[in-house]
Amino acid sequence: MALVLRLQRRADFLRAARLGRKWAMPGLVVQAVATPPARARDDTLRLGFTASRKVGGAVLRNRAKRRLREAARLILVPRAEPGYDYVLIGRPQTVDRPFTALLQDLQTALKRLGRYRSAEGGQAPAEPSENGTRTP
RNA sequence: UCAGAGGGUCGGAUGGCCGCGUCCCCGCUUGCCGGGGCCGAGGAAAGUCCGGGCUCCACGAAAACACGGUGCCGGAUAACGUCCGGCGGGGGCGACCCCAGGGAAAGUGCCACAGAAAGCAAACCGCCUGCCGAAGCCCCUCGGGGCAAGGCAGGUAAGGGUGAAAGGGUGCGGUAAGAGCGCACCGCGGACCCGGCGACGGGGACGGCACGGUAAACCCCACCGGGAGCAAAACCGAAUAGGGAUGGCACGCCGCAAGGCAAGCGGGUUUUCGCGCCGCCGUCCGGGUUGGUUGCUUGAGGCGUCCGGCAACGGGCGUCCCAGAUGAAUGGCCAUCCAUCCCCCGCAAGGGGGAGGACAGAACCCGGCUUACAGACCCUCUGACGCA
Repeated sequence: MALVLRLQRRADFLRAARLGRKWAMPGLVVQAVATPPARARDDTLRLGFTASRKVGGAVLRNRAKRRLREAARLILVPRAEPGYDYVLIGRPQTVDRPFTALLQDLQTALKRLGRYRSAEGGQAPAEPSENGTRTP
């Protein structure tokens, strides 16, 4: 599995917004851009989350980011192509949308961006199961 | 039981799987590593409205002035605009609730509309007295007399009318009509006496009554107050450009100088021309951005208990360590249960099914205030009705 770093600098977010490809789904928006060469490694992907005031107050914004983090843990981390920066953007529906639908949104968006790898290298498919847990 | 008043507590619970953050321990393949353990949002974490701590800036001390704030009394407190106990006024049958509650004989201003008049006494319609009284009416002993519209002078403030407010109220006496003019009761002022630390309360000689309201109008009085805020502030400090100091090397030709020429360097390479730079290499210093570290959580601290106090609160003893993130941890999913709501069956007891968690997320830390909030529970008290 790829090593995951968290995007922590404003500059990285702005770069992803400016240079990256974007795909929107009802539950979220995904931006993807190749990691800058200076920091890029084959086995590493970088990940960031954001939710603007449009989503709601502090409670709703934080909740949206937490749900996005959990969705990314289940879908994006095992399946997304390394060497890229991914930014997941919260939308108003991120908070209310059923979690399984949110997972589906993320998977679809990654496919549309061409950064979704089907199961390879002996890794188990990370289809969301009914109880929301991953089979080891 | 119903209706109501005051105060307090909580604000989903338990379990399973997977995850996140600080700290601690262990391991190695020392890394943005793996494993384990403890702890991990609120009563308002919110608004940022007051009061402090802390930090920096300014500043010799103190006072005055200006500006701002506070404003019944006493107490609590680090402090407060907060809290507690009282006082006064208003509301409620009551438990209780509400009050921007200092000064209006220090001065100035204002009092809309209406009204004659809004602050100093005045008088519009009236009422009363005296004098005059042409026209008119009545009487007559024919001389005149009376009534009276009206006019002049004066006395009044009872009645009418306006207003939020009109110079005490009601009644009796009194009077030409009236009037504290006199009297009774009520109200008001009030020397002084008593009680209270005090706000204030009780009594009250005497005074026929004078002194309207407004200080969320200026103002006066008393007390309090430097400014900015953790993005405060301190430290470390890469790369690049630029600044200063210094060491080594280089420093040609013309010209007194200004300057010119040549050489060197710059853009993939070479030549020519044009343009730009005026040395090249090294060391050190200061400033300083991205970033990092500290500040950063042990504190006017929580809990228990005893003592003092009506209480706010204070004191003693014991015990506990209780979030520290920084693109920002405290989450995702599932099951059961507890509230709550809806639907169906049933006369009912009850049964079945479904929906589904209020307001809201720490960001330096405390004390308050204010605002938001589904619902649940507890205590004390009041008024009805009923029972004993």
